[in-house]
Amino acid sequence: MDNQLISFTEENYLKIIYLLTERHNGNEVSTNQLAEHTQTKAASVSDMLRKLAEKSYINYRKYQGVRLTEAGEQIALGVIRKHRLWEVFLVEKLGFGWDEIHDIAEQLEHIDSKELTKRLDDFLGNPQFDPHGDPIPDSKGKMPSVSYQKLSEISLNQSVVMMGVSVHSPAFLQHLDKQQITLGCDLKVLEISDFDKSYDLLLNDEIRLFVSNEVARNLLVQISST
Amino acid sequence: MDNQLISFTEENYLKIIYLLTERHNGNEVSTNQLAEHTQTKAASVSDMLRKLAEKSYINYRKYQGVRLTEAGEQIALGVIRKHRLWEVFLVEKLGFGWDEIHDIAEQLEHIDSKELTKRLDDFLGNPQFDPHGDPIPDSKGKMPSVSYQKLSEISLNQSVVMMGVSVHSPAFLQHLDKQQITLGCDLKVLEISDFDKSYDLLLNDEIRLFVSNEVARNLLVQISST
DNA sequence: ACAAAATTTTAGACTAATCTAAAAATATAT
DNA sequence: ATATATTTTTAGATTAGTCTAAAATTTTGT
Ligand SMILES: [Mn+2]
Ligand SMILES: [Mn+2]
Ligand SMILES: [Mn+2]
Ligand SMILES: [Mn+2]
Repeated sequence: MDNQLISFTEENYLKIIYLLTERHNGNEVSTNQLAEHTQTKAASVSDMLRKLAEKSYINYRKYQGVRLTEAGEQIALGVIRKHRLWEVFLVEKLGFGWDEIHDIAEQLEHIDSKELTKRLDDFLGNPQFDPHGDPIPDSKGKMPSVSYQKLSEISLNQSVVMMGVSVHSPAFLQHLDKQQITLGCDLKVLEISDFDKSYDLLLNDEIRLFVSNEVARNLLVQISST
Repeated sequence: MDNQLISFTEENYLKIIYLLTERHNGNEVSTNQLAEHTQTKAASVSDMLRKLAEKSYINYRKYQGVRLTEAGEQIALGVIRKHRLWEVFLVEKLGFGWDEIHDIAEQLEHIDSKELTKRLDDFLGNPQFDPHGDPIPDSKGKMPSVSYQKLSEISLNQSVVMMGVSVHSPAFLQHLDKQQITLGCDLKVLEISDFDKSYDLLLNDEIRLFVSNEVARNLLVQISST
């Protein structure tokens, strides 16, 4: 609609390169990592990287991994913006659970209409974060910077607010639902078990809760400002 | 998401076959007509028809045109249902004009999630008609039957309600906007010019309006029940 | 009824995205 | 340091959807 030049598939590659680069703190993304996340084989990734490099969306030196160019990053951020806005829509307007929305957003993120994205953003009240706590890039392609810590890095008896998750699998999110751990809830680490490094938590200053170390490492929190 | 078996492109062919069959009152659709509406060439259409016939979505005798099978019709109706629901969303929730939504809905109609369609339908209040007055098939794949007449077939001084349009081009819709002819408005034919067969109308029992014969032939109306 | 015109199908080719298998480059481990 | 393992790229095919040009079929007009 707004541009014909970039395919669905190319958008997906650029988005995944962005997210993996972010996860690796700015380091190059490898062919095998991309193959895993695109559900294809390394050979297919190599082909696509050659093509994306030709179009100047990535910087690519054979065998050395890839990094997005400014142009590529802008496309990636546009896709991520749409993905996260649609996730907000699905949860806030249609009443989906945060564990049900990702695959639908994977499709909606490719709908091509600047005007639609703008109106959707306004309709949702210009949200800054998606239902998983991930920041939503603005219409200029700027990603809000956030600095969260893992719950597993927080000292004992420190009150924190739950701000996000670093794993988005339905299984993990449903697990949190069952324990009543939601975005914005209050958490305090009371004790870490010597036996299995599991966590004894206080939820919202009321409820005792036990979670595995695995859970604690995938909860993103912020020191309470109050 | 809900099924992997049918491609974006196949969905479009089935949808267009349905709409053209409807427009031709149930007669077979020809290869050239499909080529025109799919923006491809007759040769490409022939290939696709062979494929769709193989999958039993259409009945196809070479050189004799095509008709949907029950299976094909159900897929077409599902796509049309999504198209029209999204159009309602775009107008009612996002404030788009009825002339701006078709191309966006062309993309959204392929989003594959039964649950999304169901929730969207509920969110919109289970609408029966889209912003152009076209009926929305129900979740069982049943198209509501409507019987409208062209304004050009209505006798003089008969009060009618504007129910739909038989052309959906932005230019036509914007033309109607300028004349303040909207879905649900009241119309009465006061006179038809001998010179150019243009129409002298009374809009909402108040406003005198002159429209071309072309406009009158593309307005769908119903005799007022009051 | 039959020639000419129009429509439709087939043949053969192209592009995007993918695959497997083999070759090349890099990383690792003694 | 050098052999081995791992990763990445290349070579060669495949599939979906499209195209142009040519052949086949149907429709039209006299
Ligand atoms: Mn997601
Ligand atoms: Mn998310
Ligand atoms: Mn439409
Ligand atoms: Mn419509």
